[in-house]
Amino acid sequence: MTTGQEVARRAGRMAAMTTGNPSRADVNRRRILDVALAELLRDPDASMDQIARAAGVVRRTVYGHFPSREALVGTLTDEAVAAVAAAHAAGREGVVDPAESLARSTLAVWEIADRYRLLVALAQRSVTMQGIRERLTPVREACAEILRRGLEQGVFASPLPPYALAYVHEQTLFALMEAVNDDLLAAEEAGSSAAVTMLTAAGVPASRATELVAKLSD
Amino acid sequence: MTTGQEVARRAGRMAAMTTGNPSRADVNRRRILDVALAELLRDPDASMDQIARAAGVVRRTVYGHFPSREALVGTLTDEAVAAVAAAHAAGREGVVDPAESLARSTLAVWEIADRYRLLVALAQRSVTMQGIRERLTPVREACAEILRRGLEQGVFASPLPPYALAYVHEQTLFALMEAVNDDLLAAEEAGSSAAVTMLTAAGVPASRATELVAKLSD
DNA sequence: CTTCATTTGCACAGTGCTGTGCAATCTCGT
DNA sequence: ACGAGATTGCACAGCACTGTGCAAATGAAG
Repeated sequence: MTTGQEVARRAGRMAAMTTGNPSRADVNRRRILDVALAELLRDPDASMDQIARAAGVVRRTVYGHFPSREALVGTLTDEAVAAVAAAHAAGREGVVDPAESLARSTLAVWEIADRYRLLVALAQRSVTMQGIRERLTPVREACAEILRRGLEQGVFASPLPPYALAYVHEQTLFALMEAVNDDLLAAEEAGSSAAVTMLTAAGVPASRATELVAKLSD
Repeated sequence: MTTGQEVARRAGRMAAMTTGNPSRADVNRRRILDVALAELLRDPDASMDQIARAAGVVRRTVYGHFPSREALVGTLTDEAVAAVAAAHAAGREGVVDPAESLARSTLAVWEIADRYRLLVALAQRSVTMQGIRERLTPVREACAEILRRGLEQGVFASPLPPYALAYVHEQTLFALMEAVNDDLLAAEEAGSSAAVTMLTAAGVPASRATELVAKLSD
């Protein structure tokens, strides 16, 4: 994106963005992002060429929209972090009971599981940005806070400190996404199962967990 | 390892191996493997050069012991799989109660957590051998079998099918290793906490889980 | 001190990726 | 059908890594 053409391209798109109609470049950019999500989910080390081809476009075109691979992945993770944070927050807003809070936010995050999965997958490779872990900390801390309250009130029972339990929460979610991916778990019931599992992992009796989640997915 | 020198080197080592005293090459080879474990734990994409330097040796020397990067990683994962399988099997041998089985094997695997962590870390990057997942399946299936029995007998309570629960088990273990690594969890108590968490995640009441594990770590 | 195994240093070819430049081409709206 | 915006095709430089060959240095053990 050093070419004069390409900066001009951006300016043009800017203009189109103020009006409601997305330019051709806009829809392509969107398509690239979407495909990149899928492709990076399959292989977190996917090259620009793989992504471009998967998007039905030439590598050079991708560089027309994103100055570098890092920028592309960056935009993607930004979007994902925003989505996850929003889902997580929406799930727990105005709820006092920690168990219900945990269940609701689990169900909410489950709706955008793919975004979350990308983040975890990228975060656990040391190379591709430990910055992801940083950007996810607000979410993790909110989660840890719920767990802390639950442990304090005795709603949750676990020998683990809240923050460690948050790690477990995160990885468990990830495990269940993989399970769905590998057809070990039906996608429809997966959300509820995930929520129940989160609760029991936190130390809520299985019966109470099942009951609570059943109530929430009325 | 195409050089004539190097095949000769191997023959020499073979000879030394039959006698009890390890040759210089043997101890270096061992050192390289150990350092590689640590290095790959830190960065699963660590290059041959990184590993060599960390082992206090030149890249060329590593190629003297392992014909390719894949061979090095292969030997490492072979060892790790063997260790994990052994620990897992030792933990559950002669035990009938699924809960105790699960707790014991968790405690046993925890002892060699680093090897296990390497395997999980390598397995979840699509590039570096999905073969690891394959080689781990015996262990996972043994684990799933315990879970299946527990669910059947009502010792465990979970909406998840056994195999999915095994995924959760695996990732939870991983999460706790990370927690220890990040100093969120004291290393001494980590094993017991892990065992308790495994049990509660499977749906065992927290009180019973704590009690059982306490009994085991007499 | 000699000998043999081992390690080193360097040079090299090969591969696959990133990012860039530029001219040609396509595809819209108007 | 015109022209701006977007995409393509190729060519290139650069980088990091893998594996290999060979001659020289090092080390240990006799």
